[in-house]
Amino acid sequence: MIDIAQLRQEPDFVKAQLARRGVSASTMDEIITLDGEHRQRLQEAEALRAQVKEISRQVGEANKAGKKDEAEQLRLRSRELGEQESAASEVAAQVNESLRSKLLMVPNLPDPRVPEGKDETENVEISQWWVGQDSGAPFPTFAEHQKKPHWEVGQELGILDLEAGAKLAGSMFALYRGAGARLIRSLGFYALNAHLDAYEEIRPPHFALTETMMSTGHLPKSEDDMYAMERDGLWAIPTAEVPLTSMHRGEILPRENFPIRMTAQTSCFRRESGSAGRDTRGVLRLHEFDKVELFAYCLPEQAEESHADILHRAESLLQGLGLTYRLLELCTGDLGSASARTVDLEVFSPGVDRWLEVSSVSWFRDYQARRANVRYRTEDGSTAFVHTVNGSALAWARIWAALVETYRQADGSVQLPEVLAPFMGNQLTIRS
RNA sequence: GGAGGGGUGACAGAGCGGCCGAAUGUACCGGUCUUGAAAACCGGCGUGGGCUUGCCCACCGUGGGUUCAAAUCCCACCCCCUCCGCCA
Repeated sequence: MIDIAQLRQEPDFVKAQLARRGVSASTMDEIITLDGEHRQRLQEAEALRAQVKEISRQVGEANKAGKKDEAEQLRLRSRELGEQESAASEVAAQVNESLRSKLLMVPNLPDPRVPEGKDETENVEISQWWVGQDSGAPFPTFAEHQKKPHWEVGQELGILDLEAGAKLAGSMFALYRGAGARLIRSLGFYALNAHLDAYEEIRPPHFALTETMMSTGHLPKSEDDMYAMERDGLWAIPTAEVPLTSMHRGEILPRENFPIRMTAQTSCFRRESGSAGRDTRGVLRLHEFDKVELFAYCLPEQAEESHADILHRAESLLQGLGLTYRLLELCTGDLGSASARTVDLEVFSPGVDRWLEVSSVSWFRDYQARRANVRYRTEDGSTAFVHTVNGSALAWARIWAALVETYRQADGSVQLPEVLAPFMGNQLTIRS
């Protein structure tokens, strides 16, 4: 949530920043008007309530002094005011409700570094990496045998059974088997191990309360993309970001605790309602996939470093796997609504001949912390909202696809990179 | 799922219709004392909101209700503990 106090103090600045991401000035004006009305109504209601309280106190005193008549008279007066008060409160609550629902839909202010752009086609490439790049090797060329899409490689080798996935749960659900299943398990193990020097491993619930989903900004805005279990009032998490961001919801944490860094691998559930028909083959877009997430609560002055650390770790994993990738600075049109700045990592996968998004490393400033009410104690003893940063490291289904495509050999087998040897039981060759 | 007990400030723990936003203790911060520290003593010490910055309002698990007045009474729900049942 944006800071309403900032909106009051510098409405033009806030409007200008939000205009960059397509929020109209009139939307913000509506909010400003509602805020003014809310405060006015609140004052009216509170003034009445103060009177009720004062008279009630006098009723008590009169009763104590045995002044029955006076007490009775005051009682009636207070009752009357009380009725006015509840009417006024009702109005204030209604105004507050519409203010709040509008405010929850307002996206975060983009960082100045975020480039202008209408959609993902206007993201700005920051860098590329490939094996041998630092010793002058050119961008890799891929052989014919690497140009088979992973769903074909997977079927050939018997390590991916999409028909079985569809049979069990419908389209866009994958079933990995044999070495394919072991591979995806190994990837999670590989990543979690790599982060344990600085990140506490968490195994959170995969379901979350509505309140939890609100904190990250997934609700109410993206409701259609979430799986709901209405009967129990629960939502399936679309990313570990959701539970991790709410771990300390409503708490005030001591300054010296920061940064608080956590990592978790979870299944991620997404309805993909807006992308029906896209990427229907293979494992590039699934309703359920595994992902390791890196997350930090930090002080504002630590945010830059925390963001860089997550980015660096995601890159290290990709370099360890020997995959070709690039970094993109997301433009205003592609930035997630809660984010102030996001850098995406995309892996090049030769079989599908595409760059695949495998991580988004985002800095939310205090937008999520304000929703989740996570604060720290400042040096002068007051409180302030923390910053949150997070990023995937990494999304395994797409990595799985990139690996089997990139490392497919001329004889049709797949030769996995060395770093996975400890997790694959030294079985780095997958053949049918 | 059944029976019983309980959710109050950082923590422990009183209060069970009327100066209670809340006793007391611990912790914490400041001061006195001390060569220094400890102890002792004195003072301070929740969060959020509104505006006429001094005041007002809200918050005692959550949401309703009763009342002139609710932390306190009533109802529903949630969570925790103990026992029983069931289960991986």
